[in-house]
Amino acid sequence: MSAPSPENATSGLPEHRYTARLAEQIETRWQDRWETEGTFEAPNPSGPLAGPGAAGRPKLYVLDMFPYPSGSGLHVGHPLGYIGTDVYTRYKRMSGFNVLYTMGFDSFGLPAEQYAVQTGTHPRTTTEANVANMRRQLRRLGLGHDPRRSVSTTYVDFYRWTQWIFLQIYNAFYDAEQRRARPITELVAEFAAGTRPTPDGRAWAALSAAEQYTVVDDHRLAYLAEAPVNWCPGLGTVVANEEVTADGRSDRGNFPVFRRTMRQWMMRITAYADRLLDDLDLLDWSESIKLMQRNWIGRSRGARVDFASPAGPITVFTTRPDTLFGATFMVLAPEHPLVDALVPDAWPDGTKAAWTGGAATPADAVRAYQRAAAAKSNIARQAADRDKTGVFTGSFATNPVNGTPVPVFIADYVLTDYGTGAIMAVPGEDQRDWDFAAQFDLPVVETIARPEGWVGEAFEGDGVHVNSGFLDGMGKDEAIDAMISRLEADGTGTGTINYKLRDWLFSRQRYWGEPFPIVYDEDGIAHPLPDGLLPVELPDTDQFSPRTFDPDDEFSDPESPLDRLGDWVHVTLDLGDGPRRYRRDTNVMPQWAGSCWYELRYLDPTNDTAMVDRDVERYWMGPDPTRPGHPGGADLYVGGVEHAVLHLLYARFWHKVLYDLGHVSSVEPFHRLFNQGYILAAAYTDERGVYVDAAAVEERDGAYFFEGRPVTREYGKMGKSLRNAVTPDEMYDAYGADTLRIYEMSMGPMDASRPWETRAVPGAYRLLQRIWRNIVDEDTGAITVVDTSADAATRRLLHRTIDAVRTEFEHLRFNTAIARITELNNHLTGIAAAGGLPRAVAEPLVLLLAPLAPHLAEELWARLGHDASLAHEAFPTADPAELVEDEVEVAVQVSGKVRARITVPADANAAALEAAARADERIAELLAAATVRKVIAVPGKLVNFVVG
RNA sequence: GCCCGGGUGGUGGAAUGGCAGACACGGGGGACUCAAAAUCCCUUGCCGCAAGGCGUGCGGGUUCGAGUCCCGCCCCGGGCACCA
Repeated sequence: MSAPSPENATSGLPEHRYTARLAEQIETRWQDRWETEGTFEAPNPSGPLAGPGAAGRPKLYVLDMFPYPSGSGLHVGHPLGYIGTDVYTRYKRMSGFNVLYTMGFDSFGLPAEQYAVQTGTHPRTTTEANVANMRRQLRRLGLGHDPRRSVSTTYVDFYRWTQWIFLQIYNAFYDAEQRRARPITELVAEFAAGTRPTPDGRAWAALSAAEQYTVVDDHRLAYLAEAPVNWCPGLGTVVANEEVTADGRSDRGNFPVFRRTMRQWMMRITAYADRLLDDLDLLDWSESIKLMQRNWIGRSRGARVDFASPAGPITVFTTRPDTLFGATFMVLAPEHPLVDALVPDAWPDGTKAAWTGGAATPADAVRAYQRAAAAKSNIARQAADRDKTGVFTGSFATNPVNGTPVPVFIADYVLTDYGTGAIMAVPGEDQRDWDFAAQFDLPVVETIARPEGWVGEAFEGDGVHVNSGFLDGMGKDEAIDAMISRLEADGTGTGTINYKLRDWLFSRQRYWGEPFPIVYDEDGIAHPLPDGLLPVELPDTDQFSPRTFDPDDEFSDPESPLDRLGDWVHVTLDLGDGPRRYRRDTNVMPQWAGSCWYELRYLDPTNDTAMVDRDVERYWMGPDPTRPGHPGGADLYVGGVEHAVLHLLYARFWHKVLYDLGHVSSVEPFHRLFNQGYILAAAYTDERGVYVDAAAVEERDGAYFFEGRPVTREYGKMGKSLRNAVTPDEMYDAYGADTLRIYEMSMGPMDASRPWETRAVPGAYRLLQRIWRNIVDEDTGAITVVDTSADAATRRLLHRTIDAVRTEFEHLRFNTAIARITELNNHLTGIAAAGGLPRAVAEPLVLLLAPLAPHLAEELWARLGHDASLAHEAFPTADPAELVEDEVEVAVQVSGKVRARITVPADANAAALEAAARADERIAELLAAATVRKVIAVPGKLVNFVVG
């Protein structure tokens, strides 16, 4: 048992008071013991991590979102979700579940690389130090992780499998008919056997090797393509859309960003758009997150329509084929491939001056406009409420339903990578087209009758069709169907479905990421490396920066750090046709890669023959056969809403590919998702608007001062930039980890954001001190429990509390669970002071507390005479007999206002209730002076006399 | 602009259509102490001496009864945003 706290001995406090120092001793001692005894190791059903206890009890897989090991360490906002999952898993473990709960690190990524560029410190050094620090901070918090399962994406034995999965995706194609991915070898076999026609109808054998290669490549789920990217010469890399600011500059460094096409790795996530959308219905996620994913995928039904033109048919996508009679012009994205072919030598006669952009020839006008568009980022181009710009190509196309010639423009309000990159413009029924038409003096044909009193411009609603030939008189939906039928009959269009979701740009020209397991031969043909040549280890270097360029040099080309490592890049390999020279792919994968599958590696982290053993995966994540339609996946996934779209969509996509290829049994990776709130904190700005150290701000009479000068308060996410971070280390030092845990859990419901208030932490501290004091003598350290039985009222309160706490834990409502435990303990304080707590009350109290404040609970449990950890002790169960109340207090209302409270037998019926209410002196008085029109008596609730 | 959340004491929050404000922070008062800290007790939505009245963003409605359900506003937070 513990020695008296040395601090207590010199401070005049009772020697065995629960102070921060004593808490620290207790906490670190139990953390050591949990680790030594392997308390939280969860057995697998088979394999190296097998152990007794996997069979014969239910399993539970609880997951926190994969953290990035930040250099500045944790602040108290980070562990909010971790504490929640720890409480929940401890509760479920005590309820008999085999619980898998661990944490690894998403440790590739930009900050360590940027730090390396600035200081020359290898990212591995920085990353490992950060991981070590984060492990220390988390261990000190007492999280019940299985330490054997902690992984890190930067470890070779992890990213070996990231590369392996990449190859699975690369070597697969999407069979649209079967709606699933299949091995690419099966595609080749079908082409060869003639059961699947080649794109141009020739026999497979008639195609050259290069042609075969191209055909196959066009089907791969991971493929190289010329893709529009955000090229940032100042940083030497392409950046993601979300890394570009609204004014078209890089988030980091504030360099210009250019739109251009480059050869990049892409993931064909669009092939899975339907399943990613439809399977949302199988998931226990909040509707708001599902909605965000639905909007992101953006499925819309419409038609593709061909317009004949001098450059051949131009295909447009429209959701409103019913308005085709109102299509008075066409607009192509500036980058559309047919633009060059459309441009004639001279402006046609009668071309309006406004259409030419002031240029002498169409070619000049188009080229100038294309150049201007390229200089704008996607974001800047899409800034709404901008005036419409564009130029006439000089050509006309033909409206297929009425043969009318329509001028073809290019304009940047049409996006290259949505639909077909070309639109039919219907100014009468589309406001954007109306705006363009107004700008360029183009005709407007109204094809839907305006409602009475309509004063707007374009009318985008439903109504009766006019000026629309065979559609006249029809409503919108009917007309859409009729038009699609007509187009399909005429061979000028087809009904189709389109998505906002784009294929995923998967390569980065950086250093600190997973290398691609791809090499190129002398002809530039890509070859996947066989499994035997994995891993492709990230080579060492001291040059971490990509080559950077003049920030304004739009036409420079990226050169990644790996490009410079000639010895690594150029290799001789035998890929089956003898040793040959190859050049390695020098891109690295984006940070998302590791987090797309880490939840699978937790299951079987030491497996060196498979990413995860199939039986092990089926045990932890397989569909529940007792629940029809259950997709499998982790039982609970907790994390911030900021990953609502990208991470959660990418991970679902990878998981589905692995499912299709037979590597996992679950259809979805995360069955239940819970979004925790953030911890906010007050931040203060001085008169210049500069943030000052929030810890040094003083409050006087509702105003705030920093070094004597007034400052302004605001609230924001805790962090370095607002200078308002509070670290768990500070809290461990001042109160101990259990207090921090209780405080964070008591602040409010898990899914709500709430402001941190350091001065409120002692409330949690005092609760733990009072519980301690109710069981331990502060002067002697001896246990004060007695073996007498508890009085009836205490027993009832205890069992009501057990019942309530169980319910609250099940629903992740830890704040109200703590309130109930507090109420119980407040009641027990008098009993403890008057002669000691009955053991029959003290022990359940300790077990109730155990998930929330595990160290303190373990210590009390041990002092109460138990040798084993309580981590696997049965959680208390309420005795139904103790939950039955003899008497209840009900309110008596007169016309809805509470005028009295009466105590009646719990089983009193309505008549008895009314009689008891009428017997109340005050009520009798009030009723004597009025006429009772109606009596509502709800047994157990209230009586309401309606008087009038 | 469109789509989601959410507005309850000085503060964080609690309330299957049935006693609004559990629990905690902060405040006030008291006990103990030479004093302070710690601890314990009482008190604390607002107005009012009291009786009582008023109170869940605002305005209406349904109901015996509304924080909770319905309609219309206002404000705050988030997502998407020229997606044809």
